[in-house]
Amino acid sequence: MTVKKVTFADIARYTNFSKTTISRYFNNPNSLTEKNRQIISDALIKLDYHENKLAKVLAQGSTEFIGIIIPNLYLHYYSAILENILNSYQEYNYKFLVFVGHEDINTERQYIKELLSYNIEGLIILSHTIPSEELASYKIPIVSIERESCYISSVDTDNYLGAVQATSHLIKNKCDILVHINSLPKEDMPAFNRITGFEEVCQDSDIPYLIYNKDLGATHENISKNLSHMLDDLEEKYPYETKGIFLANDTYASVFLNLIIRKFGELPDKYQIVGFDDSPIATESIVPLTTIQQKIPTLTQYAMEILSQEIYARKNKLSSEIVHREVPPVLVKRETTH
Amino acid sequence: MTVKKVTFADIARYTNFSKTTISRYFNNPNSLTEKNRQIISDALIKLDYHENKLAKVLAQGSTEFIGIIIPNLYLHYYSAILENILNSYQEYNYKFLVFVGHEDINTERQYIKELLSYNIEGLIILSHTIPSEELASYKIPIVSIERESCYISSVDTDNYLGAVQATSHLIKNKCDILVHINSLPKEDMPAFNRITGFEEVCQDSDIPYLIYNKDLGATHENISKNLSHMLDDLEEKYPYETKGIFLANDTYASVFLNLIIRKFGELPDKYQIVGFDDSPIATESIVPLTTIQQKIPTLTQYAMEILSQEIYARKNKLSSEIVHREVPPVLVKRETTH
DNA sequence: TTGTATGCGTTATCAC
DNA sequence: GTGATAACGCATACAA
Repeated sequence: MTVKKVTFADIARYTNFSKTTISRYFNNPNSLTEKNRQIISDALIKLDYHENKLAKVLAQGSTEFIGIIIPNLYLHYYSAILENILNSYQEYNYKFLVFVGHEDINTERQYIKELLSYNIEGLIILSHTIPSEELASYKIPIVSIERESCYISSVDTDNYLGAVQATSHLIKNKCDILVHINSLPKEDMPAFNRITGFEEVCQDSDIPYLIYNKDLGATHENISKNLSHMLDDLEEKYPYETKGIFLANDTYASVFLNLIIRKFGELPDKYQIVGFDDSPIATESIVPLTTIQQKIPTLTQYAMEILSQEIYARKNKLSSEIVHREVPPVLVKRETTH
Repeated sequence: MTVKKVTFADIARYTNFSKTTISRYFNNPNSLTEKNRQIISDALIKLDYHENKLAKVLAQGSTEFIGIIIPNLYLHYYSAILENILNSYQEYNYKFLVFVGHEDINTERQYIKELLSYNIEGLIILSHTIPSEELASYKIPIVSIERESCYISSVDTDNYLGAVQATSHLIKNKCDILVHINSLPKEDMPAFNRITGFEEVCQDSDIPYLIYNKDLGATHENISKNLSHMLDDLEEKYPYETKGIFLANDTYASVFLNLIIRKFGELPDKYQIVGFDDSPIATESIVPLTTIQQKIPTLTQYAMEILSQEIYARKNKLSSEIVHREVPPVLVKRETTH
C-alpha cells in the first residue's frame, strides 16, 4: 500500500455518524437531514476524502469497465474508431481498458482473460484473429466492428453498398474499363463485400472489368512497388481506354495517384480514381480523392447502443438477441473523378 | 450482480481445503504438496474458476492501472504514442485506462478524478490544459510527454536539436533565405524550441530568415489557405532565391509541398522543404519529405521507465526526484531537399 | 504444510 | 433518520 486513504470509517469517526450514514450521504442523500448533510459535507472536505470505486465495485458488482481490443492504431481508421468510442464516456460513463491486438490469437486470448479478471461489463472487438464463435463462448456482452461476427452482435459499414456506389459512379463517368484493387480480405470479413459489390455491378453493366486481389504488403515501399506493377500492366493492356480504378482504401488510392502523377506529370483524364474510408489522406493528397466515406461516428454510436443494451439485459437477466447492424457509407466526390 | 462467479470459498468447499490454501495455490504454490496442488488444479477447471483481480486489489492494494490523458487520436503522432504505450503491457503488465482530453480543462479534471477513484498507480499525460503545478498536487506518479512540465517528470523530444538539424541541413544545401512556419506554440511547450532552434542557427549563419508564426487553423481547408498565402508572399519577396522551408510538422510540409507542385507542376530546385515528426504522410506524399524524425518508441519507453520507477518508489516509501528526459531526433533525408 | 481470524472500503439488510 | 452487522472475494499475520 501507499499513502493511507481517508475512508468512510474516518468520516464516520470524525462526525460521530456510522459508516452507513456516510454511505447514504452519497447514495440516498434525501434520507439525511439538511443539517447532517452539511456536517458530512464539511467533514469530507476537511479530511480530504476521495471516493474508492473499487471498493464500491466489490460491494455492488458493476465496474463500468469496457474492454477494447483493436488491431493497431497505425491505420487512421482504427484511431478514429477508438477516439469515438472513448468519447462515449461523456454519454455512457463507461471506462475503457484498451489493448492493441497485433494479430496474434494467443496474445489476444490473454488480453481477454485479463479483461475478464477485472470484471469488464462488455467487450468491443475490432481485431479479427479470434473466431466469433469462441468470443461468444465467453458469455459477456460483446459487439464487433468490421470483422467476422456470425455468433456475436456487430456493427459494420455496408461495404457492398459502398462498392456499388463507387463502381456506379465510375460507370456514370463513362469509364471503358473498371478496375478494383484489393489486398486479399478474408471472405467472412465485411470488407470482402467491396469485391462482391464491385463485381456484381460490373457484371450487370457489360463493361469489362479487372480485379487485382493480392497481398500488397504492409510497408509503403511494398505497396508502392505492387501498385506500380499494376499501373504498368494497365497501361500496357489499356493504353487509350478511360480506366476507372476503385481501390480498397485511401492509402492505396493515394499511392496509386502519386504513381500516376509521377508518371504523367498530372492526373490524365483517362484515369479516374475512387478510394475508400475518407481518411485524412483523401483530403490531403495532391489531388483530393473521391472516396467512399465510412460513417465512423455512427458506427461507434450504434456499437455503444447495442453494447449498453446487452449489458442492461444481462444485469436484469433479460434475454437479448444478437444484432447485426449495417451503416450505409456515402460517396464523396472530389477531384480524382469527373 | 450478474451470473454468480465461482470463488475461493467454492473451491475450498469442494476440495475440503481452506480458502487460505486456495489463495496459496496461486501466490505461493511451493508451500503445497504436489498432490494437493493437483487436487486444487483439477477443482479449478471442474468448477470453471476465473480470477477476480478487483478483489485482489482491494485486499492488497496495487491495481496495475495507469491512466492516460491524450489530446486526440486524430494526429498520427498521438496515435503512435498511444499504441507504443499500450504495447508496454507485454513488459510491465500495466492496464491502461484511456481518456481523450479535447483541450477542456474541467473535463480533464473530471477524468483525473475518475481515474483516481479507480486507484490508478500512475498517470501519463499528453494533453496541455492542466498546469503541471496542479498535476503535481495530486501526489501520484506522473510523467508527461511533449507538454509543459515544470513540476512533474517528463519525456520530450529535443526539439531544439531537431530545429538545429533541419536548419543546418538547409544551410548546407545553400539556401539563400531560410523560412520557418509554425502555428503559435505556447512558450512553455517543448515544441516552442523548434522556433528558438531555428532562429538561433539563422542568426549564427548570417543568412536572412523569416518566421511565419500564426494560427493556421485546424481544418485542412484553413491550413491550406494560410499556407497558400505564405507561398504567394515568398514568391513575391524572393522570386529567384533558393528558399529553405522548415515547417512545424509533416502535415504542414505535405500541404505546402502540394501547393508548390500545383503551382509549378513539380518541386523546383529553388524550394527545399523539411518537415517534423516523420509521420506516414512524410513517406506517402507525392515527393517523399525530408523530415525530423521523432523517436516515438524511445519516448514511450523512457516514459514507462520513469513512471514505473516512481511507482516503485512510492510503494516503498522511497523519495523520487522529478526527471526531465530529452530524446534526440534524427534528420531523415528524402527528396524534398538536395 | 495447512487453518483461523482479520482486514481492504464499500453496499445491503435489517433493526431501532 | 440512523446504526449495527454482514456481505463482496481475496490476502496476510499468526497459530498449529
